[in-house]
Amino acid sequence: MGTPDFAVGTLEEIIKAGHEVVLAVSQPDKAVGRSSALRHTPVTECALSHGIEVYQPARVRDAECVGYLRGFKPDIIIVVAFGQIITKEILDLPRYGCVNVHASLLPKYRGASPIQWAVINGESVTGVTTMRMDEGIDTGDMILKEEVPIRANDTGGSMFTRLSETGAALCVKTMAEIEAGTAVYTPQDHSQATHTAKIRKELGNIDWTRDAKSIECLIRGLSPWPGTYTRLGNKTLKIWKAKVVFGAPEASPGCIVRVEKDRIRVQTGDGYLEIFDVQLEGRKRMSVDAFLNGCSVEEGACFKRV
RNA sequence: CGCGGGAUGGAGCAGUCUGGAAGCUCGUCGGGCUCAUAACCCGAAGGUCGCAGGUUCAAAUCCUGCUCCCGCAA
Repeated sequence: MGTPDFAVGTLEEIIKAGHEVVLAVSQPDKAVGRSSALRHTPVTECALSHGIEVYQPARVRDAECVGYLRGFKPDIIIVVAFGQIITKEILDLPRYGCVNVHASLLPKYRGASPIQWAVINGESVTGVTTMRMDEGIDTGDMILKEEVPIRANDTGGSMFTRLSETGAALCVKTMAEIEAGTAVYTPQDHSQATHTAKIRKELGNIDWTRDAKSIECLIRGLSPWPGTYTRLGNKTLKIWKAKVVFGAPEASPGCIVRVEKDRIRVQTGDGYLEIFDVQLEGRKRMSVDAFLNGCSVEEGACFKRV
């Protein structure tokens, strides 16, 4: 069971490992994009291309859906970023239970969007954990865990890619251990648990009174989706890449203190942010170098919170 | 038919309303200045103005259709 891109790698690895995938369960297709056209979820797309039957119930916990799943007599159910609550009935259905691949080092970052939050919070390491699901949200006993470092230039997108690969491999390994009967189930230390909320677009609205490091992490964490933004004049400007520069404050937060050939330096609540990549509304993403060729930005102008 | 912006030398943009010589900031190449430079000065190359029709003496500009890109909303 899975829905977004993050789950696709795992599905493919499971297939490659030779397991018989009797059914793929994904969220219903949703209207997406400017044309509002219905589009298959990434997992649905992948499953169909491998000739695997796909099931896309609106509420998998409904009795009728559970009955349908039972008909497949699964040995195990692998859940990766599925997006629906799995009830006890389903958890108890497979012989080996339901195993979840979660993109964090549990018990930290339980819940939605753990990848982005780890970057936003400036963590230096995150990872993937496989666990046997129970009725709580990401509270089940852990089976395998693998750390993945977050480097200075990592973004939500780059972490997404690496964690997806790590998760896929870890899932296959976990399945092998379960099958061999060597899997060790380690309870989580619930007192250390932290939870994260789903990312909302408004989170990308930059608050210049915050410190430069926090803003820089936010920019990386929300790249490439949904991106951070601010207001320049009467237009929205997305900010895609920036670097922290220390120094005594010389203007109020949000003010542009220096414009150079390829960078714009902005005052924050603590320190400066040098911006390198931006995107004006209706335009493509571009380097500040290119941006300044067509749009003159004056020192002293200020970015404003939307 | 969700709302809106856009496509103009290699990059980013102006010009379109009000039709009448292809422009700006950069980059590239050549030369000069300089201890030196991403600085400065001089010069040059480089464009079917997204595509296809139409109107006109004349279209980047007006009309029609199409393709692609992006912001917002979902």
